[in-house]
Amino acid sequence: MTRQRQTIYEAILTGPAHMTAEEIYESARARMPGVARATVYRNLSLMERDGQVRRIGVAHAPDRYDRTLSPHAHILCPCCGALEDCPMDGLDAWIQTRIGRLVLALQIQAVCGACRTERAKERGEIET
Amino acid sequence: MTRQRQTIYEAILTGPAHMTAEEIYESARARMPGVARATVYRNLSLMERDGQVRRIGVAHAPDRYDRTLSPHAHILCPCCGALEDCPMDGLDAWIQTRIGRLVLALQIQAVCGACRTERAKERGEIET
DNA sequence: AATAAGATTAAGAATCATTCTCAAAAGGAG
DNA sequence: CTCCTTTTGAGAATGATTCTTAATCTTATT
Repeated sequence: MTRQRQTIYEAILTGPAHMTAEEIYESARARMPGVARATVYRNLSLMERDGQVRRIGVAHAPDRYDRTLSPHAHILCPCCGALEDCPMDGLDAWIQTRIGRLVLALQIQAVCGACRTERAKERGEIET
Repeated sequence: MTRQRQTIYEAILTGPAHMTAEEIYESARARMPGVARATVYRNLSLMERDGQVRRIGVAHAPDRYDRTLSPHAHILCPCCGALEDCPMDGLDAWIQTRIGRLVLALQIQAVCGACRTERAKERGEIET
């Protein structure tokens, strides 16, 4: 456990949920100026391999890192990219019996509340 | 409807399901040498906007294009990247009532049969 | 504490899918 | 046919991530 890896992990624990590598890099650099971006990426990969964090792959956007290890789904807003957790509540088990395979991850695309409001405003359906 | 757009659409209709832009480009070039890669990307975007095809964003891999427009989920194998369709069977409706939002897409990560067999072989659990 | 072997780092180059740029070509209306 | 708009082709630009390499830090062994 090197000093930089410790710093990186602290950044993840104390920062907001679902940080990007770049955000983690910024936060780590604030605590330890001189850390290299590559070091952050390398350690994030190692931490994922060791089950310390979970990597959430997002198409057309940087990956996000999740410190919550218990199984849960993710809801991704296609408008703004907001990512939020969603309890499985047996959803994974239900899908597993349907497809006959273990569900490793589940990503749902749905417009978030903020973007839905924003869209309604643009259409003039709501007074700003 | 330009000649290249027609060619690109034909490539999608006659080729395998879930082609990547590069695969579509290759197929289109076989039918019409000289098409530019950028033209393929540009037209794929337009075709998505017009609801002619559906773009499936995949993290750490090129996007795939789906000619099947009826709603269905996708199962992605994290080992080999294989992508297959999965009927919704009310899964979307169930999630919608849970989260209170319209489900636009659903991506399930699960190891495919081929990779599962491969892994068992590597562990010596099956004779090759 | 000295040293050798191995792991890890910092910095920047390389990669790869995709988008952007822009001059040239094509298409369409009259 | 001619003007005007749209689309094309070719390659440069982008952006997240990985790779490369020499230098630095650890650690075990003495």
